[in-house]
Amino acid sequence: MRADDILSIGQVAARTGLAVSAIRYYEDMGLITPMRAPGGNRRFRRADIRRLSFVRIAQGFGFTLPRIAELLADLPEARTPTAKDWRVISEGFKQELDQKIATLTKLRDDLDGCIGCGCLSLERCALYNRDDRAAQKGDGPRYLMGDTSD
Amino acid sequence: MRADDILSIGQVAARTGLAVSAIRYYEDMGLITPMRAPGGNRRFRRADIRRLSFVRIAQGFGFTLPRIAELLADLPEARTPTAKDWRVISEGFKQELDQKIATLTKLRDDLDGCIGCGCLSLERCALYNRDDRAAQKGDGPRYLMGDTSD
DNA sequence: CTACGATCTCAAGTTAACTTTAGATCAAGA
DNA sequence: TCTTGATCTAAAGTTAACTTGAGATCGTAG
Repeated sequence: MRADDILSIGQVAARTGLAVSAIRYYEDMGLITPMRAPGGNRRFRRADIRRLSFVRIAQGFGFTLPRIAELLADLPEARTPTAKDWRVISEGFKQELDQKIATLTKLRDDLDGCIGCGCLSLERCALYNRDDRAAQKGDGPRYLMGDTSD
Repeated sequence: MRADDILSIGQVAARTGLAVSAIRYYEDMGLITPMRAPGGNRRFRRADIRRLSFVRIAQGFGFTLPRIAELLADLPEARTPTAKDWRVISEGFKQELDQKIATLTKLRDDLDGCIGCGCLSLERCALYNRDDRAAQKGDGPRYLMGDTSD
């Protein structure tokens, strides 16, 4: 696979694990803009495959296609962004990621804590059920999912 | 708000930020099983609110409702699980979370790297576009999204 | 040149996750 | 009791993200 590879939609599908129909749909949604062969068939550059990979990952974390399109659209293409542009533009996305990582890590750690505390049940656990007085007879960690107060 | 609070669906909606219709839908999907007042109105315990919070978070990370139902159903209720049961049951979920955290953290860090490298464009960046020889004239970090090879 | 699988477009169908609507009942204050 | 807002059920509608289907064209091995 060389740097100047240009791929057909079927090859891109095989490589990314996406369905051919999904790739065409993403084009309709403006996520990618593949080139066209003289006959009309789509031709994909590496950049397109990168974008598609990005789409898959972002999607797996609950980002919508319009939101992903925004993220991808804010990047290069029209005018060349300055370093400052880049920083400003990506800051929002980075913050969203940081936020999600924080929430998820918290959830994961809480789960670890619950497994470790030996209480045997999420429902009965002081950790899961902070304010249940019966459960608070035991001790151990006391937190879950930040404090959105439920 | 005391530990024995029992809430109406509207109060739960206000507290969780979910729509009333969504809460009813979640009940239909088996995610929660609120009690009923003599007249038929739903009555929610703290445990229900906890479950709903869990649903929101898991959903934000792309888990489907059936999958979330599995996670919630595997927990207490029928028979009392042993510590070992608990560990085995939650192991799968924990691994999914770890996996997601790893992927997302990588993505975030890659983005950091790209912002920091001064190349000004994701498309042109050696980081984003690893195998593009033109871009590799510059130096800096070289990676993105693990190596799923696109 | 001829197959024949890969693609193309456009339109309609599908699925998950809800929301909306309609008409009836509940619940709590005046 | 009366009234008024909150809930109830059941069914139909909505939206996002695709998939499927129909019929035509592309493109490459023979």
